[in-house]
Amino acid sequence: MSTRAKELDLVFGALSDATRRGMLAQLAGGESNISDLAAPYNMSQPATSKHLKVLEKAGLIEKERRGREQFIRVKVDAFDEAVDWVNHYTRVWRAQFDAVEDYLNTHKKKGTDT
Amino acid sequence: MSTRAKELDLVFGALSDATRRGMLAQLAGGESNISDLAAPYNMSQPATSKHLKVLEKAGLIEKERRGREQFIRVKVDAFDEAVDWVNHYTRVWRAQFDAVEDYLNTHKKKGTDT
DNA sequence: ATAATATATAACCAAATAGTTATGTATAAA
DNA sequence: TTTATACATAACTATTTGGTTATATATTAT
Repeated sequence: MSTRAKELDLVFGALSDATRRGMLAQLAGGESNISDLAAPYNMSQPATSKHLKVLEKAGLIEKERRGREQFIRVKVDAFDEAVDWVNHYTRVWRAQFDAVEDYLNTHKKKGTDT
Repeated sequence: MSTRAKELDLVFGALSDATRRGMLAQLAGGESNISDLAAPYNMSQPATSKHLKVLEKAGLIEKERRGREQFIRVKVDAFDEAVDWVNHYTRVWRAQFDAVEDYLNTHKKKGTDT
């Protein structure tokens, strides 16, 4: 499998969990340390670590240690490939759909559509 | 977990596998029966069925039986929520990032940036 | 009627995922 | 210097995932 495909696997996989999407959403307010990020979720501290590791492996976040804390930031550019993939194909699928519709409209026999 | 969250789980999860993305990509050429869809992949017929079931459960495709064949079409609208989620947050993260950069530029002390 | 085709389903297996508890380590606070 | 905080890591467990083979069912072709 291509490198690109593996990257997309990781990014979409990371986004397929509500807890991880929630953490990314929290980071809309800027960087956060791990404890604050974990606070809304009713799970153990190691579970949080694992989720962050999934996000990090997908390239979606980066950590920066400051003293005993780790600060987490979103790496926005890492979403580009996934966004491009979806945008590209939604455009193509819609175009295909429209073309089929046009064809059917052009070729429909009079009287068959009552 | 909310219905919306579960839907996003399923959509992103469905997209996290290269075989399934490949099948969706093939459908850019319009509907296809299952055998043709499966042809490029070196996997058993039941494995194909399972992948299609994942896509169907996520609402991304629909099947239509015609004789002994099943024709598969993409349901483009099912991508909307996922696209909206990513577009929304990438905008917000970028805005946040830019705001922080502006702040740092405004407040940097003269002579500290050499 | 018989055989071939297109697909679905069941039963099984290995690996990955998402969680846990227990423990270790570095930094900061008292 | 002892204690508390903020994490990471290891070891374990249950569930899900992605694959398999074997078998069943409906439709089409011979």
